Formats: sequence, C-alpha cells, structure tokens
Amino acid sequence: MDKSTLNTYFHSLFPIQKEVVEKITETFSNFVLVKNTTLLDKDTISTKTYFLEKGYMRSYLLDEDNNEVTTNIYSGPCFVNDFLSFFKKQPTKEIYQTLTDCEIWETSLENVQTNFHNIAEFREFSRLLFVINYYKLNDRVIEMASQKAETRYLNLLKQQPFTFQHVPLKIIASYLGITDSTLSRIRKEISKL
Amino acid sequence: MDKSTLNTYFHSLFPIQKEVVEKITETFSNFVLVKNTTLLDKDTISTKTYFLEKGYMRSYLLDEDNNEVTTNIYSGPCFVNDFLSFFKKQPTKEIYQTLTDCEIWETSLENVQTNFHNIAEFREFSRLLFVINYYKLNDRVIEMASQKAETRYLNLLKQQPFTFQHVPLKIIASYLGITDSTLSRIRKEISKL
DNA sequence: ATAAGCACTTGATAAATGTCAAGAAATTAT
DNA sequence: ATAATTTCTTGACATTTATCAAGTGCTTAT
Repeated sequence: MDKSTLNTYFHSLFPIQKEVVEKITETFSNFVLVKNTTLLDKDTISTKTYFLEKGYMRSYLLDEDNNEVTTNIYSGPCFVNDFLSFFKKQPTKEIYQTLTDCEIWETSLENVQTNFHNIAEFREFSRLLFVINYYKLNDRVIEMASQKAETRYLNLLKQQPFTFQHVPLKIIASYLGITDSTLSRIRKEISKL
Repeated sequence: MDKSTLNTYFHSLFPIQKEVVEKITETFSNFVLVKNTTLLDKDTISTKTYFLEKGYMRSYLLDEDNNEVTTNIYSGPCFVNDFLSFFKKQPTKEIYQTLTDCEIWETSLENVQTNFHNIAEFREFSRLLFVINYYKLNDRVIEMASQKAETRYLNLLKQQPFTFQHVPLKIIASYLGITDSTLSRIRKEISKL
C-alpha cells in the first residue's frame, strides 16, 4: 500500500500540502490487473475513479463496421476515467482494457464528492485535471483535422516513445485513425530515410 | 440587462434553485459584438468567461501552411471558454471570433473562483459543463478517426442544421477537417440523391 | 515442442480527399 | 448602382489512405 506515486502525482500537477494530499488519497485502495483484462466494460456505469500507477491501458469502441477505434492510450502514472459515466452515472460507450499488467488505485464517487465539496485544493486539482485532459483532446482534434497520418505518427512517436514498446501497432494505428496496413507502410517509408 | 436566458441555461443543465442562480449570475455583464470581431485573440490570456446568448462564433488557428483550422463552432446560448487560458492563465493558441452579430455576457476569473469555492451547486454545474464539453470533443475525435467526410457532414447537418444558415461553408469545411472544394463536392453528390 | 492464433508486412487496386486554377455567384463596401 | 471582395463551384490531376488477400513471423496455449 505504498501511495507515494499516487501522492506525488497530485503534487506534480498542483502545489498542495502533503497533509492535504494524504487526506485525499486516504480512501484509495489498490489492485493488480493482468494484461488484456477489461477494467470497465461498455454499457456499464463507472462507479470508481481510477489511477493507473504502472502499466498501459486503452479505451476503445467498435464502429458500425465492427472496426476497433482506440479512443485513448494511457501510460501510468495517470488518472483513467470515463468522466461522463462516472459523474453523470451514464452507461459507458467505451471499453477500458489493460494492454500490459497494471497496478491500479481506485476510490468511489462518494469519496470524490466528499473531497470535491470539502477540500478546496482537491477542487482546484480536479478542475486542472479536466483542463489538461480537455486540451490533450483538443490538440488531437486539431491534428486529426489538419495533419496527415505520417505527421500524426511522428508526433506520437516523439510524445510517447515508450508506448511503442508496449502497445501493438494495430492499436496505435486505430488510435491514429488509420489502418494497420497504412501504419506499416508509413513506418517502412520512414525507415528508408 | 435581462438575464433570463443566462439563468435558464443554468437550470437546463443542472437542477439548481432560482436564488442560487441569481447569486451566481449577479456579476455577469453584457455587451454586443458585430460580425467578424475578435473576442479573444491568439497569444493573449483569457481573463473572462463568456456566455454567448445569441449569435454564432468560432475558434480557429492557422496551421503551418497558414490554413485556417476551425476548432469549434458555437451557437448561442452556450458558454464560450478557452479553459486552458482562463484557468491556467496561459496565452491562447486559438482565436475566438464572431461569425454573426453576437450578444455576450462575461464575468471575471475572480468571480468564478469565489462562486466555485463558495457555492456547491456552482461547483457541480462547472464540472458538468466540463464533462459535457469533454464528451462533445471525444465524439468528434471518434468521428474524425472512424468516419469519412460525407458522414461527418451529414452528422453535423443533423445536429446543427441552423449553423448552415449562418456560417460560411468554408468555415464548416475546416471544422470538418476537409477543404472547401471537397465539401462542395460532397454537397453536390448528396443533392443528386 | 507443436499447433493455433495474432500481429505485422506487402502487393495490387480502389476510394477518398487534396491541390491548383478558373470562373460563377453572392456579399459587402463605396 | 457599381465595383471590389469573398465565397462557392467545378475540372483536371495528384496524393493519401483504404481494402482485400496472401504470406511471414511472433506469441501463447496446450
């Protein structure tokens, strides 16, 4: 039950007192999931917020042609949440799955609510987490709208180089919005240079 | 200074007492902007949160080839915010511009902070606004990654039909991540059916 | 250790979308 | 009302990406 990574994450995002962080993380409990396990399934309601301490995960869904669309790739340490399901108590549209063995912390919505309304620093932290996630997504939309596949690939390679050592290329391809054949060809082209 | 639309917006998103909403909107003041005016310029820090009561706006940026990339189209009534700039006090990367004459309300970060930390219902409202905006963006990424241009166009037409009566097609095209030529051809194809 | 199942690559071809340039149509300014 | 500007359309052609199918190699389960 070593919460040092979890606690450090709070400090890294927002200046906040050690005692306050310990109060916030008091209710978090941890568990381990092996590779290829579903953490949160489609059409269920997320009652927990998750912190991925170590390992890789993804969220994905199936489009109308039954192709997998990877919506996010998570590399710990980071929070993993289906915000809509968790806060609005709606069924998820996406599946959250481990891509490697993972170490995860969780706490309930009730605990989040208590902290959100009673600890000013947690409120600020929560909002900041939203802002950061929102802008990552925004940057991705801009990329998708304006950059070609090769550029998106090179950006991802620069931003998350370690992901490529743990996540299959076909999943990375679907995250980039291209087929695995196209990604394979892009990589071939680049390796020629 | 009729705040009824603004106040109603709060109620529509989240059950909240009339008196509490009036307290929250107390500090909002209004103004009018004519078509094609910049509300928030690139590289400036957003010190206000905006509520677009009436009219159309967009946010956009220029990519490396100096093409406009429209990141969002806003149709009042709705909040218009550069969250990153407003909450993290960072320079915006995008330009926020009116597309028609607009009626806008604004209040300062200080007022938002006071309400965020003192009014539980406002905290819930704020978070909900984030959640909703986050998922709109998430849906857009999924669309961009998995649907072709024609489908994205038809979805937008269904979801925001009135936008097409007030926003030039070239802006809609850049929002869809395609060129205006391609949008023109898509519309021609569809009109044939 | 072997078989089965995935992940990845590659070729041939097709579909989707972009580029550039010109002209038509609509809007805005004088 | 006219001119100027911007938006929209269209054609010819180029580029990007998808599709389908086959084959290779790697991983996993028995």
